[in-house]
Amino acid sequence: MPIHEKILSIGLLSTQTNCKVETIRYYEKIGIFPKPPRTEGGHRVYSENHLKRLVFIRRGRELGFSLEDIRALLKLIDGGANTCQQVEAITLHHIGNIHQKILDLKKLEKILAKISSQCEGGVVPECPILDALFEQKNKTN
Amino acid sequence: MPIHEKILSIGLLSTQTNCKVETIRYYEKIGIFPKPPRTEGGHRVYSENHLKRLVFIRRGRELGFSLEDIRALLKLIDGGANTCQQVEAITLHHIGNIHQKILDLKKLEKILAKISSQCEGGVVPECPILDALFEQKNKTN
DNA sequence: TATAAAACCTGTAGTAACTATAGGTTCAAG
DNA sequence: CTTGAACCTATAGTTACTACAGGTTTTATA
Repeated sequence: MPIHEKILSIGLLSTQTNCKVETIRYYEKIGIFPKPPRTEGGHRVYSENHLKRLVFIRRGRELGFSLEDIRALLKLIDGGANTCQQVEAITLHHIGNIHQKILDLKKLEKILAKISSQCEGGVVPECPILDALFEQKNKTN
Repeated sequence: MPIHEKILSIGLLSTQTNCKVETIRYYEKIGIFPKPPRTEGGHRVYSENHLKRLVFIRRGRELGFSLEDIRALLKLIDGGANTCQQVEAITLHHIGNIHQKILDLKKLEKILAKISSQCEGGVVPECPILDALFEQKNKTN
């Protein structure tokens, strides 16, 4: 058992995760983030594990997942009470989703790189790039 | 000039983009989506171009960009009144951002694939995978 | 060790990005 | 030419935060 467990106040947790103090308390309130122990005076005390969890949640949000998606992913990662079939269903669903996101981000990256390079030549780009890219796909939701 | 321009009602636009009718009207109201012409009776009439724009907006949102981000990207793509330096700044900012998102999504994809494969063996995974992944990075915002 | 500023507490209200509902008008299939 | 689906505006509700008010605990320092 680790004697030198890193201990964090809510403020430190906030700065280390780039997540506002109020947001941390909000996540606790809606039950996506575990209630930590408190000091005598009632201040929240966090551990390394809380930190990792919060980083995961935040990153998930930045990647366009809803809090409910993230709740499900955390449950999977924690090895919650799901059956294997449920686990398979959820992971497969999200993997498809994620793969499409990666493809789209790569496209967008390319568009931006192109715009940027056109610009270097001193030309303000007036491209119909939008036309070719991001065409609809058969909805895979 | 195209004589057979595809014409869309708001309902068709909605089904083809997987974007609620109310959301389309909301986008119009906040000025991220252009006001279309109307019929005699006041119904909105959309073209192919509207459709592409909306697909772009929606996909951007799914990828975790804010409407303000998307507004800026659209302005770039349209070749708005930006100077080249502004264009460079915006594109570079977003390219860094996007690249990190791609990396994170790949990690997440890997985690999920691993969980899924463990599960096939009938074992409910009880992994501390969270530990190794999604560790903080120096904030590059 | 006293004290004052910084950080924390709860609770409520405001914002962004939708989403749903109410009450009425237009359109298009039969 | 009617009738029901699709559209219209306007407003209120939801999700995921974010800010503020008014008070308590911690901590840095005199």
